[in-house]
Amino acid sequence: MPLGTDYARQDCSLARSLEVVGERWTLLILRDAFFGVRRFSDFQAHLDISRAVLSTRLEALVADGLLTRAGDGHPEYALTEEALGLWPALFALGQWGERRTTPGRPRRLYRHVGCGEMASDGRCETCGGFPAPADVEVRPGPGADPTLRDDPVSVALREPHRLLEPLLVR
Amino acid sequence: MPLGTDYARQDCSLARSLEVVGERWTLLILRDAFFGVRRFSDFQAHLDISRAVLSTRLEALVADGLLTRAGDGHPEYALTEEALGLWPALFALGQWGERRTTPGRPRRLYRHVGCGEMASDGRCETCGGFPAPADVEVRPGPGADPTLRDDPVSVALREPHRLLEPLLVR
DNA sequence: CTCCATTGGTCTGATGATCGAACCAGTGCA
DNA sequence: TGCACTGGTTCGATCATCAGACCAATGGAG
Repeated sequence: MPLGTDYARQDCSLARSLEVVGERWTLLILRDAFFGVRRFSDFQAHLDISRAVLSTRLEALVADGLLTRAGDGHPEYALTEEALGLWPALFALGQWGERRTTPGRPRRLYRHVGCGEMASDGRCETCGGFPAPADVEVRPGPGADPTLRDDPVSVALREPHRLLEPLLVR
Repeated sequence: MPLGTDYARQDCSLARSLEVVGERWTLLILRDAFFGVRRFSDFQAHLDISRAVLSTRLEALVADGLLTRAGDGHPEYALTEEALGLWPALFALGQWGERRTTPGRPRRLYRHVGCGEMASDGRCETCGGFPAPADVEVRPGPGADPTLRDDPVSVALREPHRLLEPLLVR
């Protein structure tokens, strides 16, 4: 167990979650994975994270069963079924941040593909259900700031696209 | 801005959230606050956190508008309206941890007061709505391990009680 | 009013985590 | 055969966290 993440002796499922995803950068890595990022250099370019830490985090996520590492040469990291279950939590935390920082001007908008827009509680406004991540499309919203980053990964992420679909950079 | 929490240049609401609640211990402090913990020594007893870090975190949470600090002598920390909006995210993350570690044997069970049990997506199974934290009652579930901790705060938290209601320790 | 335990902290030195930068081996295209 | 790129690892410096000592203010008992 990584040293900074030990919440032993807490009889609490939240502590159990945080031992896996509570370290600095981990949730942002997973968010990027939902958005389609799969390669080491793409994570690195988009997150401005030190390579050493990224390497450690990816290794831990694979060991914890949240990511798979495929390909001998230049590996691709993809979310496991178990990691997909994190989507509601990730979405809720993101929506809280939207409401807090730029209320009324979301940075990103989410759509239930072939159905309707998603409300900030994660429900599709048309069908009322909770779309699985694979059925969700992201696109920039009115609060997006395209001047903030211009690395190729950020540019690619600004194209409307489905979650989980591997990102085509450049 | 605290040094370890700077995710500047991320045009992402999740990063904005994590700058506020992403540091070690912060989410556990907020969870305890939802459970009714209000006093410095109670947080400390329940979390086994160093006083210095607890002090820093509480101060930051007050500065960020998630907690209020009331009382001159022995202060009480209470969640603000803004912090209440974190409940869905906190709940979702906790439920993910439940499913991951002890599927089928949840550590805690949640009830919509006067209505019905809550499902793991946060909906009340009877009325179908999302109860606000003030209308939720917590109690230990079949996966709870009462031998893990026996400090007075943990004992008090094992009594069924509503969220947000100030905890009576001893 | 005087003790004195409790509360809510602060301070300190040791240890652990993160950082940017340098380095390096394997891949893959020209 | 070269050479750029990818996916790392290693390094020293800096920052965060830890346990434990310390301390001032509160508040109840006598």
